[in-house]
Order: sequence, then C-alpha cells, then structure tokens
Amino acid sequence: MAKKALSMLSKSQEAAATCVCFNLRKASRAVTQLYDGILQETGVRATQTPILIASYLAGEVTVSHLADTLVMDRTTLTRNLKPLEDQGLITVKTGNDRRTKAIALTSQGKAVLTRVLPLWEKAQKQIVGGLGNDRFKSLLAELSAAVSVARS
Amino acid sequence: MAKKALSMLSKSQEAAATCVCFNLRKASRAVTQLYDGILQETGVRATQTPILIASYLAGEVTVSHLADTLVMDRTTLTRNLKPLEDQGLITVKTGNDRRTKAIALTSQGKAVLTRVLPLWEKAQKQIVGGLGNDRFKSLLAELSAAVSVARS
DNA sequence: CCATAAATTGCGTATATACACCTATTCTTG
DNA sequence: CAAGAATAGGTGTATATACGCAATTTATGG
Repeated sequence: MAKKALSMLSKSQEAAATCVCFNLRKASRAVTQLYDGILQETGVRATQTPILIASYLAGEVTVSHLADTLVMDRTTLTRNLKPLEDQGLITVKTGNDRRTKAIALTSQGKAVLTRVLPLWEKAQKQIVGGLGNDRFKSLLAELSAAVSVARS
Repeated sequence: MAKKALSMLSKSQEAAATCVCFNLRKASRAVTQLYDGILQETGVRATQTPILIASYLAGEVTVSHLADTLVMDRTTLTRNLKPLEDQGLITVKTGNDRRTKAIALTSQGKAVLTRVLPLWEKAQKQIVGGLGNDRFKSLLAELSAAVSVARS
C-alpha cells in the first residue's frame, strides 16, 4: 500500500514535470497567444495563417491534400476553412472529380496575407530572438522528430 | 511588383517551414493523438491527465491556482473541469472564501489515475525512446524557454 | 456493363481554447 | 460601517480539434 501510494506520488510528479504532451500543449498555448496578439489587427488568427499560406503555395488544392500538407485531421481542416470562407479569404468549389473540393486563396485572401506576413515575422523574431538561434533550430528539429515518432 | 511577389513567396515558404507556432501546434496534435490512443481504455484524455495529476498533487485547490499551475487560461480550465466533474473524478465545491471554488480529486478520480499513470508512462516511453534521451531533455528545456519568452 | 470496392467529403458530437463581459464576494479606506 | 476597489469565478461567443458514421462519386473486377 505504502509502496503503491509512493509510486503514484513520484510518478505523478514525474509526469507533471516531464510529460511531452502536456509541455507541448502548454508551449502551444503560450506561443499561440503571442502570435494572436501580434496578428490581431489583421483579423487572422495564428491557427489560420498556415492554412492561408499553404493555400497560397499550393495554388488550388483538395481538402485532403491540404490536410496532409498541414499534418491536420481532415475534418478539423474542414471546420477551420469555414470562417476563412465566410470572410472571403478562400473559395471552396467542387472539383473536376466531384468527390473533391478545390480550395483556393482569393485575391482578398492574398491581400490579407500580404499584411499578415510582416506581422508573422515580427512574432517569429520575438520567439527566435528570445530563444537564440541555436535553440530555435534545435527546437524545430526536435518538434519534427516528435511528429515522426508519434505518427510512426 | 515582381519584387513584392517574390518576397511574398519566399516569406510564405519560410513561414511554412519554420513557424514556431505552427510547428508547436502540429507536434501537439500528433503527440496528443498518440497519448489519446494509449489512454483510451481509461476514458481519460491526454488533456485531462494533467488536470487530474495537478489536483492530486495539490490536494485541494482553487480554479485560479490550478490554472496558474497548469499555465492555462482560467476560463479554459473551468470548461475542462466540467466533464471531469460529470464523470465523478473531481469535486467542485464553494471554498471558505466564498468567491473561490475548491477543486479536489475524488477517490474514484484517484482510482482512475492509478490506471492512467502506467499508460501515461507507456506513451511517454514511446516518445522518449523515439527521440532519444538527449533530444528529449533538450526538447523539454526549449519548450520551457519558449513559454518564458512568449509570456514575457 | 454492372455490382462492389475505394476514395473524398460532410456532419453529429464532444472536448479544448480564450477573449470580453458580467456577477458575487471580500478587502480597503474614509 | 458604507462605498469603491480588488479578487474569484462564470457565461456568451467563436474557433480548434478529432472520432465515428453517413453520403456521394469514382474506379475496378467479372
């Protein structure tokens, strides 16, 4: 009994301090709030920026393909596209293969992206500057590795 | 014109590849799904585990204090407490200072935590094993630094 | 050519996140 | 002690996330 209770206490302390999932989510919350604050004047959120960028880079793309690119659940992306479509930043139309939807950035979306990118850079520089370039590069590499491990 | 378009393209490519916010969120999604899959049989989610653990370690704690501990928005925590209370894993009662709420883990919550912790360890070992101990420790340190920078 | 499998997407449901605003309680001070 | 300040918490609203299931369309094997 005493042993089990002790193990529960020490394991809880270890989990609180070292859990990769918790610490990733914690950092995500903090960093997302920083980006959101800086991007606020554009009306675009930190979470929406990658979608706009990927749409811009892909030209015209299906929901599933875009979800793969963003390493995002397909149904999550579908929900996330809605406010962007409502704001006129993207269009969603039926593709030639009528099972698919073709996502494309509108000219308004491109205009907004032009305003977003300098602010993104500002936020990014605050983080990179605070971390230092070495830790920044190390962080990116480890996040990439974590994704590979988690999905393998 | 050509210059601006080029800058937009290259900046978009840079953002897609290096954005700290996006890469953190991406890794959070992937890692959370791994933990969720392993924890599934307990009925407790990866996001709920830290709340149970912090409640267990704190003994009895107010919403705001728990939110500080978890580096989580107070109102987010309030919403997250609801399903845990519904499942009977925690109790929420008015504190002596009647402005406050006292959060406490129930005996059922402790029993569930006993089942959760070994599975948490299993998930954690998959990630740590995949990353290697050096990269794991480095990742934790950089996430901690990122939180400090983002909140400063 | 048709029956069936595969591919693509949407929707129902539930939880996670956080900002703005509101209420209730306690503290502070004249 | 009463009025304003400070503190603790909840609610409305909007977006983010993802699992399971259903619907539609395309590809494929006999």
